[in-house]
Amino acid sequence: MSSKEKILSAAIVLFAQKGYSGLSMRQLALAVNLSVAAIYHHFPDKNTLYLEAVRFAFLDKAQAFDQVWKSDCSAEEKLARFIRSFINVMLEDRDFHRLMQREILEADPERMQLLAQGVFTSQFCLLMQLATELAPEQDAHLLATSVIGLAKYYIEYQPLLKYFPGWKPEHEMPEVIAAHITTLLLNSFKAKTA
Amino acid sequence: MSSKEKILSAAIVLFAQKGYSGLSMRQLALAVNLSVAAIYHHFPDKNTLYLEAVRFAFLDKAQAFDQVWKSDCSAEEKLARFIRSFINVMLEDRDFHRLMQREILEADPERMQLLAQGVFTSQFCLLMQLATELAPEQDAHLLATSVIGLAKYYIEYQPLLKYFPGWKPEHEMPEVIAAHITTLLLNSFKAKTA
DNA sequence: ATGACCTTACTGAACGTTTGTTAGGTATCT
DNA sequence: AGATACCTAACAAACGTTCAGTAAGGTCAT
Repeated sequence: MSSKEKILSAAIVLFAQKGYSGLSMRQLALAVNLSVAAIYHHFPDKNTLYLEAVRFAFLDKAQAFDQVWKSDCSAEEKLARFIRSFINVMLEDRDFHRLMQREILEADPERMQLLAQGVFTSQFCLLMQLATELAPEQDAHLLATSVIGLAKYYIEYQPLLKYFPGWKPEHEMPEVIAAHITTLLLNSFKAKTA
Repeated sequence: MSSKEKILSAAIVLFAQKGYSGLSMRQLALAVNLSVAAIYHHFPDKNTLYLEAVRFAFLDKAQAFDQVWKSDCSAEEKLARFIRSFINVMLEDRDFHRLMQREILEADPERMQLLAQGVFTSQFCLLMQLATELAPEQDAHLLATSVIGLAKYYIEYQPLLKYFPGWKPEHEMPEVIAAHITTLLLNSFKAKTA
């Protein structure tokens, strides 16, 4: 792994943990065993480094779901698989997930647009297509948002949820969460068409 | 309004916008037209000020939903009203919402526990009770989480969602979002009991 | 093969600015 | 006289960034 890649990987983790202004160039340099000036040799300034780190992190995430869309099974099964994959990816790579949370919180409209169009649009479209198949008479955009919203909330608020009464350890298991969300959605679709 | 309250209100807005390390004591002092030392007269250090600002922001939010729970109507209607209130409160006070996002992202387990038990537990319990009424055979904790998750995602990701294809201006209207979420959930409950 | 030369990847030390925090002093009110 | 609410000015430390220099490796004419 080249020095530049090493810097970017470390930056992803540390920016996700501490935020943009919470991480100093000296801390990052220490983490990758380089001098501060060495980082400035690879990146013109802190802001560019941050942007490149975000881009680097988001680059290969979209491919994780491709096998879900390629598989030829029923729409119901596809939805179930997508939810499972989504939760798995997000739980596996928490640094990526935190960085994404940070971007949603702090990015300006321009960066937001870049994020949407560059990374997530294709996934969102496929999900909307699936939604139309499952519940043709409903708004696909709203439905797709609901699917992701349900899944994301369980991951994002996991550290808070465990302090609420009624919490059980199984509520942190990907399969349990995915199963609950899937049946919730599929039940809703069934009721609508009935 | 006393100087201390003025400092806290400004701190809520500015911490929500820039984050803990993104806001300097000088910037805050400038915003409230006081010297830096004046802030230190009211608060021992930056960290304590931040904690008190968070506490101050969360203090009166819980009361906003009380009228929902007190009203005597059907469980279905209560769910609809809670979702409406929740979305309205979060959309109205975006600073509060951003601060909450920040806390979920950055707080240590101890602060997380404080946040859960001190502010949200009572609301969550009432929601779980309602969930049990509507769908007795399902896990109340998972259901209550789903309700909040659906509502929160629409607010949190509003700046991103508008860049996805299929977006319409009405997707940002509280009534539309609330109606969609409510029917989604109620349909699901109906299917289960049928 | 060799010395001259360029590029690449880095280092240590310093630049000026901003940071959180404090010391010491001054009005105002009880 | 003492407490309260504030000020200016300063502190050391940390900040992003830059500059001058070095060691290594490849390229080229001689």
